[in-house]
Amino acid sequence: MDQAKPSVLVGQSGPCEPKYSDTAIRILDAAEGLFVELGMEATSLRLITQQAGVNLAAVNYHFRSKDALFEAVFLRRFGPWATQCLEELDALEKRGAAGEEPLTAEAVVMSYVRPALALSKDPARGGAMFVRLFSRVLVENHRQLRETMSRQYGDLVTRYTRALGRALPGLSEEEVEWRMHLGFSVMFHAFAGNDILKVFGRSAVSARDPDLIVKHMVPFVLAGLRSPSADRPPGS
Amino acid sequence: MDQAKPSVLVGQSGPCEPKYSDTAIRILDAAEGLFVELGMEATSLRLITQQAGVNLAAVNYHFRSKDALFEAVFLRRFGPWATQCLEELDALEKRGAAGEEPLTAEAVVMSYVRPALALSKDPARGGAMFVRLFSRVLVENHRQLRETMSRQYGDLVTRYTRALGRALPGLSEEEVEWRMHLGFSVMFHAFAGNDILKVFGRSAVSARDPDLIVKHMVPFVLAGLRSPSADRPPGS
DNA sequence: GTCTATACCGTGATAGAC
DNA sequence: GTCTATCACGGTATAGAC
Repeated sequence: MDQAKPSVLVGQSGPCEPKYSDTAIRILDAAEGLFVELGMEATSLRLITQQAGVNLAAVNYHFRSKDALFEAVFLRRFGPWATQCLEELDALEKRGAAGEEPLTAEAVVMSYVRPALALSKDPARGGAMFVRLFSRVLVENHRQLRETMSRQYGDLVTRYTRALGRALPGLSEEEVEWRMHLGFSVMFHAFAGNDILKVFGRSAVSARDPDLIVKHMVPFVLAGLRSPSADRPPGS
Repeated sequence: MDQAKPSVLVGQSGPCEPKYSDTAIRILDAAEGLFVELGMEATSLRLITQQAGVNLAAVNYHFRSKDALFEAVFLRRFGPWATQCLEELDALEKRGAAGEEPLTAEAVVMSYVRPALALSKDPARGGAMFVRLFSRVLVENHRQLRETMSRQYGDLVTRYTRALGRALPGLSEEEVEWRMHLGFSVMFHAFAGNDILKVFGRSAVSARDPDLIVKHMVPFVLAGLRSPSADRPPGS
């Protein structure tokens, strides 16, 4: 059968690692750095292709559009992270079911922090690029990407909600979701270095050292997750 | 004296409320909604001016550039918020110094949450626009805006750091800054509705109701702020 | 199948007429 | 103060070379 285009190569079921040609990889690498540095909108395709040493039209051939390129750049890093998270979560639940180790909130949090930390420290896999890209995705409205995420990785959220619910008994499902939302937010923006104090030019915090981030962020998040239920005030 | 241009009207000392002409206000109103809805880069000046019923070149006359327009849109909402925060903080410190009411972390947090909440519920002053704009400013790189923020509102951060440090004795200044950074981040992204679960299409959380946000977010943040120091593990 | 050159239209910005 | 004309640059689409 004649496939008209290589297109975006999003597999139809579950995470898959698309095979990219050499030029496509050169485009991805160049785009990644520029997207993170300048932002998605501020980086032109002409700059990307120039830095990658390929022709302008190659972007629209290998990827469909600039938006689709952004999606590909993001998913190339997101896929491995999600896979590692699921592996850690599998191991965690197995140990929990076997009674070897109770399912704690700390273990759940570390099961997604550890892969992010590993990624942040590995320049070969984009380093901190991934979390910074993710923090942009959170704020910007990438409709196409969100559809893909929902289709391919929706179960990741479902599984984390269930795991966190077990680790934090006595909370309604709504409260568990709220805390996951807050905890995830903190992690990604912390890793991404989106520091409010920096906006005011007063950041003494060296928010770029991943280990330092974990040291301060994880206890903060854990305390928030474990706080007493807001639905049932202590005096009830 | 002949002033060549109205320019951006950023006062040279402290927050000031620039007086805008009617057309400038029409531009600001139209731009605000579109920036929040579509993002800064995705909204064209032609769309803004069309919706505002003014000529295209009016933007570059009343404001200097599209970037400067964004800055004006943002500061129009940020100014009142910062003013209210400082007033609340003044009152707080006065009551603390008089011994009427101890300076607690909760009081400090509420002194900036309350003005944000009030803004979020007041459509006449932009409603939730301000926090959503702010969350974009945190992630995007608006160099010009950051200079203005540092110059005009740098002391706001300094004062909050000091107040929070007093409310949380036993923490190093570095830890206080980290927690402020984390706590502020949570608040703005929570108010802005930047929900990670939404990216996965699984958000059962109605993250748009300001009161609901406060109900879940404030206890979460407070627990994080009050958590024991990460510098001194419990066994030391 | 892969890559290239080129043309198209919308964008932000500016100069100059009124 | 306002408007028109014009500019360089952006993403995109396509025809055609290899």
